[in-house]
Amino acid sequence: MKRVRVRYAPSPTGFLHIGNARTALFNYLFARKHKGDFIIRIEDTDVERNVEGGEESQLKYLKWLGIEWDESVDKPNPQYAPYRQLERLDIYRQYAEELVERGLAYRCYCTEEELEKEREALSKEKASHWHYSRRCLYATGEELEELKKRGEYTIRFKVPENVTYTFHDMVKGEVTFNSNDIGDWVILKRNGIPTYNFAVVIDDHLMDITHVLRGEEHITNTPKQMMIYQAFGWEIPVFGHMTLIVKEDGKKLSKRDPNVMAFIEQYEQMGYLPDAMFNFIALLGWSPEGEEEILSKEELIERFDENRLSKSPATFDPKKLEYINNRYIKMLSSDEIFALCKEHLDRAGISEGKSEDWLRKLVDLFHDRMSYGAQIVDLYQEFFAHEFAIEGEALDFIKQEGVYDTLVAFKEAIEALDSFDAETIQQAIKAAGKKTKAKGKMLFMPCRIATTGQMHGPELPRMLELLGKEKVLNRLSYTIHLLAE
RNA sequence: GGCCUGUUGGUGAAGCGGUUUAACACACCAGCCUUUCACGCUGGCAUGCACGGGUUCGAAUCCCGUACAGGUCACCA
Repeated sequence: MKRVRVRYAPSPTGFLHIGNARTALFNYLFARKHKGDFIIRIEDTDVERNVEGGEESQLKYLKWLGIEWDESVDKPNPQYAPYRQLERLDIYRQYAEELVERGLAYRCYCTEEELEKEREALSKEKASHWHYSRRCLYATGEELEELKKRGEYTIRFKVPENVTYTFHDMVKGEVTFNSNDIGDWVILKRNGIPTYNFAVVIDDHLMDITHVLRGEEHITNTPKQMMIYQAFGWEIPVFGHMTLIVKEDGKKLSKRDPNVMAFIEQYEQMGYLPDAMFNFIALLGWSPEGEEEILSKEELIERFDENRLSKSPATFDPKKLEYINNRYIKMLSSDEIFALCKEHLDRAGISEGKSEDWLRKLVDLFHDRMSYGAQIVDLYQEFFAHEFAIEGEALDFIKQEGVYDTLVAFKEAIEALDSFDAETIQQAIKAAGKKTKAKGKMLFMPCRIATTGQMHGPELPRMLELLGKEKVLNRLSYTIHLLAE
């Protein structure tokens, strides 16, 4: 058996988003599962759209997610380097020229405007195929000489006629295409840089890639790539096309949708945990056998099985991500959750004038109910910065018989306190209950509403400690006043 | 328009011809627990697997057609 070698091939035209990460992650799982190599190759052939820092960002967030690679620009294996396509231009040119010499490809002098016009005309007459006319292939004599004078050209692959391309896809099963549905396509651009479909084949072959796991949007590229493998007589790797990731409306998850956070960086900044993200992304288009779906990286590698990759689209469900992240947050220690929340508290200006002890208690108070780090800010706003008012259902509740007496007793008990902490507050509530014979919900709920204005919230004594004695007393006075009217 | 693919509950998703009375999870509802709120625990929640045919003793599972949804047809990757 050949050693398994897979790759993730990002183009540095953007930052790492959910879709990229999913591709990288499954290739990683596949490689680890089969004790093979995971390679990252930079496909930077779109020089116009490459963005500054794109490559760094991709690698940085892959690392953040816990996806480690065996070979890449920073870890070259001399047998396969370099790993940036722009550093391999001579290689592609050589192979492209070879195809031209062998009559399997030809130079095309058409301009982009001409091609655009051709395509427009074809779509207008509702032609079944929108293929290139092969003008430059058929041109002879004088016409060819004229064309050649233009100087600049691309190299097109001459697609064979009526050839059936069948491959066994790891996800989709047997997939078949006919070459008649494919027009002669450009393998080398005017600027001398290869196109994706050409470069990818050359590199995958030269780098001994055995399995190609990628997104389904690439499935129609596969026959084009098979043509190249066959033209050179190379062994074709095993393909696997993972389902698209769609939003809840069924549309493909796009990088630009303002309603969805598509980039990994955004999740890091919101205080999501890398392990949780890893777990969540692994569930996009794949499901483990058995019932448990909260799985560590090690468990996922152990259980990964390419046969369980789903054929139907994976829905990106932010709610599920929150749930999974919450599960991971609950496993955090007090120090870890504090570290995660601290920067958000700082950035929101909440830390100002508060002791670290107070902040730690705040974070502990909400630890279990947080779905992501930045949420501590919302929770703080909701329960501490919110303007105090009692209305609606809460107001109805405290209008009940006996509540007034309970609150008066509670206020007295609080006033009598020497120290004001969760422990003593708990005792004050108890004392109020003893005095007025209120208990359970009829004891705690009035105290909660009178001090926070809300019927739901975190554990009351700890919450009141953080609120402070002065504020608690003020609010109690206010509420008692309100009821006396 | 051609080619390719998918369609299971409120949501995500298992299921690969007969231990399926359709897992599991989220959401929701009810109960238990904690003198409150949450957490946690227990239970409830699809008479049906887009629709119509067919194959079969038997189909969510195989085949065909229809509908709907999506992907793709660049000198982008």
